[in-house]
Amino acid sequence: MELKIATWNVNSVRARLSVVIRWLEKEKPDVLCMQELKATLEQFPFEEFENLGYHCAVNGQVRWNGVAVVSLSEPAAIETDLNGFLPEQSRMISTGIHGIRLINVYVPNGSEVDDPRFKDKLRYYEVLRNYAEGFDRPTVIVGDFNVAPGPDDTHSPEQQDGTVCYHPLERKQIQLFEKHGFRDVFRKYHPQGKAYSWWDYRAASFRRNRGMRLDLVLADETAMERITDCFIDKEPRKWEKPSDHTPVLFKIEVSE
DNA sequence: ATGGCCGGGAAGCCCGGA
Repeated sequence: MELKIATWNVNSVRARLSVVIRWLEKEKPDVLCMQELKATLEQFPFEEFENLGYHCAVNGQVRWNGVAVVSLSEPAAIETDLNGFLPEQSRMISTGIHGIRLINVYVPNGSEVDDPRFKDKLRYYEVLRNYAEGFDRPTVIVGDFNVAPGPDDTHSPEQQDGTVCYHPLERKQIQLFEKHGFRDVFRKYHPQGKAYSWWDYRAASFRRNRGMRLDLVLADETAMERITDCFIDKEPRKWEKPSDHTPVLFKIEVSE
């Protein structure tokens, strides 16, 4: 059977609830990985997801961060500890789904290049790589990586070069994932051309299509062999009260 | 005509996002 799995930074699951539910009813993915819940476990709207048949695995936090995996089949072996790194920030949830290890992350934004949080961001990629290599294959990492991997993944690469989310040290980290066998799945299916998953709320960025591709699917070789497609769904970015991100989806063949 | 936003929690602004 084939699973359809999505990743989406929803920018508050409570503010976005009607948009997310509408999208689930339209797209009917088997799994949705969400980032930036901006909600605690207690605040998470379980009922609305369960009404559509989804199980919810939630790593919540007050005000900021927060990630969740909602899935039609019950997830196994849920983990929220990223090898002890940044324990006070809820940025990772990892589950077993139909024999796949699915890791859902919200990588720190980094604030500014000269901010101490930028160092945490760079370190985050390394710790995540070590964590992801600790599982039996196949393994897929999805989420908001907060970096555009290459010049086709952002609207103005020349002007943005060296700034947060398009800094050479950040891009190098994505190249290191590739060196460790985790490929950028979207670019396998769309090797050429500008493609974005995020558009700033300001400056009419969406209408002018000035965006960045920050939301990635990285798959190891075993997972890549089973993946059949990967694409960005721009539709919900056009709806009322949208998130500034839009969903990225992929399809993967699993035995049962 | 080229850009002026959004969410949460505490408070009537500030922080964070990217």
